[in-house]
Amino acid sequence: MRNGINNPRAAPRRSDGAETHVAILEKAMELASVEGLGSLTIGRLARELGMSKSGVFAHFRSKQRLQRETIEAARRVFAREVMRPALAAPEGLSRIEAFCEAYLSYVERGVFPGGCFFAHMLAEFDAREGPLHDEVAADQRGWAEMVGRLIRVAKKKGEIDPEIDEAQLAFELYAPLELANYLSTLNRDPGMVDLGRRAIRETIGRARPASS
Amino acid sequence: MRNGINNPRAAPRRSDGAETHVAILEKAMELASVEGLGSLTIGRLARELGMSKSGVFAHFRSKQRLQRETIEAARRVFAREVMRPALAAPEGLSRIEAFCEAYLSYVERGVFPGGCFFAHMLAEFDAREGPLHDEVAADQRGWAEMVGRLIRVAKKKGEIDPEIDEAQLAFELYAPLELANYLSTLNRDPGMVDLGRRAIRETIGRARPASS
DNA sequence: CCTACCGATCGGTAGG
DNA sequence: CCTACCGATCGGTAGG
Repeated sequence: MRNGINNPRAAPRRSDGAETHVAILEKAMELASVEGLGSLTIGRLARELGMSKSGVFAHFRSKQRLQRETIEAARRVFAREVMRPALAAPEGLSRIEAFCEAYLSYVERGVFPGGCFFAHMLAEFDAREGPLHDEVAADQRGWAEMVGRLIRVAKKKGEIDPEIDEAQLAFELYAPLELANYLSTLNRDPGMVDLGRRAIRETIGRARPASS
Repeated sequence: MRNGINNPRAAPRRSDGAETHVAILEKAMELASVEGLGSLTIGRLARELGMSKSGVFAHFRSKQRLQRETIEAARRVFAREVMRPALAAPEGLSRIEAFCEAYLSYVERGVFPGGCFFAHMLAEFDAREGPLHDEVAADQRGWAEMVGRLIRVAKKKGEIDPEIDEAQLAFELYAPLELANYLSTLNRDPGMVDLGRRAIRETIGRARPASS
């Protein structure tokens, strides 16, 4: 069963540590998007990665840290897959449209196998107490504020009716994004995303100033 | 520690079984609305109810059955707290308004401590495989069909523009209900429900025939 | 990155 | 409804 006393480093594909760390977090994001952060166990990750439990454990030294790093890794995926394409659009209404479309596309493409990672976290931790609830709430507030800023910029450019309530419009854009994620995942039907797409188009259309 | 050999039934408040069964399901719904069905463990229920693990277990004989009965109990609560007041309204647009308001009120009143029980289930099981996913998907389809019927009735009564796409309108009513639930729970702020209330009011207003 | 543990808890069973 | 168990798995530690 051993690799021989003269060849102690010939164990099958010994990684350099950093690669393994990334591979663990990839698998952790996948599992958590489907089953939630609460179902993420070190033993399960080890089994699915063909490692020993304490091999996985050594990378994080606590379950809390594994959970925090998994959330951080998912934020980087969200930044790359949703925020980056949105920020490539010109400021104003176009950027709002681009943000919504980038989110719907990220759901549709199945970037995470269980749908939007953060939509799952929202429902999993909305009613709990503790640091994970607080992280989810902070992310949520951050996005709401970002959308609020996009709306104010679009107003300044005269692309959104100045009478419109920013918080209300942000809510009315967010709601179809969220529901499109849940229903397309539940029904294994990316086509449900089109219901969200149409709702967004109409809401944005109504937000335009009457004169334009 | 015993109650004495001559008084074997004097154990503290021995219930008749049915009462205990109901009490277990009440606690199970509370826990599941906050932490999910997956976090419902027999040991935890026993601890919180001051019973032995196998005392709880004996009522269900498997975890699966405990989960199924918990969902069924929650359906009865939903029927009583949301469907019944909705069905008390006259058919047509009024009933659609009543249904949406009954849902928002059920969230606002905190009927379940973790917000809408079924919204939590939706996110918990949308991406999984198995009987619980299928139950959630069936409930979801059932409500979508019910709202579809309400919309068709309202069209027949001339209270909704006949041009309106039923599935699209159902989606646009459902989305703010769902998001109002998550955000009011996340932010511990029942006031967020008013964002949903206003979105519903405006969506219903737009659905009216142009002539009315 | 591994083996070999630890105490706690899981779902479930036996027997009353 | 209880005590007393079972094997499996949990998060985590010791030591290499």
